[in-house]
Amino acid sequence: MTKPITLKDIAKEIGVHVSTVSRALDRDGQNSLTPEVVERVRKAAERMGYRRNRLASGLRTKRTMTVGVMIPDITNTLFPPIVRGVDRVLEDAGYASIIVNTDGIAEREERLIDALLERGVDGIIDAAAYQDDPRIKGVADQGIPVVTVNRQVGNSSIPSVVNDDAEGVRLALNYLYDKGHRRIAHIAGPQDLSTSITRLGAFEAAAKDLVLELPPAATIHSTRFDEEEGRRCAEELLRDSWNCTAILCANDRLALGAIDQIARHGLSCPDDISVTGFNDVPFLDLIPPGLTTIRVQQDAIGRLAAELLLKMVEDSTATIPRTTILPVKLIERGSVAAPKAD
Amino acid sequence: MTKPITLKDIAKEIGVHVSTVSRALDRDGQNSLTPEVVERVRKAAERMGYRRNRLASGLRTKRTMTVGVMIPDITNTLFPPIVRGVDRVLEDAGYASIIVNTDGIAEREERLIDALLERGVDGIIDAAAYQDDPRIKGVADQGIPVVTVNRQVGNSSIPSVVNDDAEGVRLALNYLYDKGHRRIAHIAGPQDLSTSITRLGAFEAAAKDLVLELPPAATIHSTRFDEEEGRRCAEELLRDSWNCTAILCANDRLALGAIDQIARHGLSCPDDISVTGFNDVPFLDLIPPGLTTIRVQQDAIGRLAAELLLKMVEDSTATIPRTTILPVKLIERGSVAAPKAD
DNA sequence: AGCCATTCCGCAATCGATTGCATACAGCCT
DNA sequence: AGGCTGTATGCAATCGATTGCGGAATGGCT
Repeated sequence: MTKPITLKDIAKEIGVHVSTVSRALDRDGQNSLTPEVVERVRKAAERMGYRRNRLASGLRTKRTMTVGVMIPDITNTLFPPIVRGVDRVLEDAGYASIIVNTDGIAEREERLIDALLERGVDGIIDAAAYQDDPRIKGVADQGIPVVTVNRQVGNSSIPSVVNDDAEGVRLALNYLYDKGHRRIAHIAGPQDLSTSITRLGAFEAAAKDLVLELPPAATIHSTRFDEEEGRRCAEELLRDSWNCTAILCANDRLALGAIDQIARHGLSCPDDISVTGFNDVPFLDLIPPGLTTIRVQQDAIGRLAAELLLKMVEDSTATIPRTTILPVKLIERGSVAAPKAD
Repeated sequence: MTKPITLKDIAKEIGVHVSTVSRALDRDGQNSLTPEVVERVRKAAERMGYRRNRLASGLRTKRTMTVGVMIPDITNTLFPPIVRGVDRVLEDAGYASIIVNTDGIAEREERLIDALLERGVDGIIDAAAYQDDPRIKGVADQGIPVVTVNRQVGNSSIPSVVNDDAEGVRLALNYLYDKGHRRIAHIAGPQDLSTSITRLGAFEAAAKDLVLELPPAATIHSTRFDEEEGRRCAEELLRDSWNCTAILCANDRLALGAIDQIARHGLSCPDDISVTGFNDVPFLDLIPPGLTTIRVQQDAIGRLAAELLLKMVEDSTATIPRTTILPVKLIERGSVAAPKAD
């Protein structure tokens, strides 16, 4: 276990004071030093294999060049691209990221926030925020830069970078309408998440605009964004006498579950019932019948969120947009067809 | 920006020395203190919202309770489950993880290793190691605990946790053989990765055991583990006069690409050509014709690697198994059928 | 009552880097 | 030549937590 080289070692080696070495290795400090000295220090540092101890420098400067990234679950294919987008920006700026999985459990979220703060992260990117999230709000209130991505925290001034959920739902609904559907159901997401709330609201608003009949049975609430819930909710719809001809799902996994359940009933998507999703996660193009869905820019929201956070970290007086909304796009595949004639 | 509470604040508050506070908050230090004092400190810390500054404690103790996790690319569905497995173990033990994406680029790998070491990680879990990887070997040589997962570094003593790649290939090949195939090709992975090397070696050995004819054209080398390369390699096989009846692919993505290319030739998998994959990544069951593949325990190798690393971190004299190999399993789906009669 | 052993806690150094302030030296001007 | 400005570098405190060492106090024992 070779001991790491410190500033003191370099100082001793070339006969200057550690403060001189520190300044020589610092972008800003250089102008107060002779170029010749800077060069000598650099060379020595390089030769000796110096590596800055960020614990020590962070302790002194209150900056760790590390940010926390909170996501619900990295194994959910929606999130890796976001994380990757975040990472790209952070890494280029010299930051590293500590990634934590909350599993959408408040208690875990709390513990993990603590773990991040103990490690002195310079800011937090939160892709796991609840609509009502006193925990992350508390962090922001302490003056620590926070940006939510994909989701928003209601009733707070935490900046967020999100997809145009409302527009996405409108696009999907209008698309179904144009195909001839009039009895369109919605499998809504968990209503403690801003995305679900926005999508449900947009669904109702857009339906109203189209003067669609919208009985209570038209909207089913899922408790989780997963296939199992998709199946359960689809089952409810299939049993209902309203006989919807299309299901607009709040996300792709619900849609996948719904399609599966439709098949289990001996029915076909899209021949009997059309289905749309939301997000356009990977592999959807390969899974029959090909889910028609709303493509969101996962990578881009990640990148933008990271850029925003860095701006906040590096200039606490910077003007930060409260909300950044990225455009979405309808991706036509095979899961939507015209409704059968009655 | 409220200033964080420090030991000194607590000490002042209840009229003891900071060292006493430190000991009261430390598991081991407690036995040298009066329970009454410990209790008072605890209460005060709780009440004042104390949060340990791990930069400071890490600086002093050389332990950051943080480990680095290196992966090629988090958006590759093979890795999130591994990361998650790692995370679960680490988190339970009070560790956090800094995750970096190397993209399989040596220069990036080097930079990222530096970023990890600067932050004083207590150890590194490397899922992005090359068969020949002087960079991570250098880290291990410095005495920093390193465990590779999924892959191994050749010719080094770095402990690794891997799947039984050889057995997996054997299973797949025997399965194809049992179905009646005799002209079985192999799309091998990049030969700078231990997994690819092992799988290719196992393929040749198993073929020999079965006394299979194995012309040079039977093995195609891909340069990356992706669909595009799968297509390219399949194309080569399809053009060859050897007319293989089955393709054993070194991983699922290559297999997916191969199946696609087969279809582009107007042929069918499995009717004309059978295909097998390796890993069993998510969604494979939903993609027609259903890839027959080898299921590996991604989550388990992650967990075991993390447990191993922790053991190394917490007891440098512990005996660590050099290699841990986890069993694999053949998953039968639709991509394999008996060969057509000639 | 006196002495020793223990227990409990305070003191101060330490980890490595940063930075405001002090100092020394050079060069320039008159 | 003297003084002044300015620049290049050194000094030392600091960030917050940990820990070896020493000292004080307590209790027990004879």
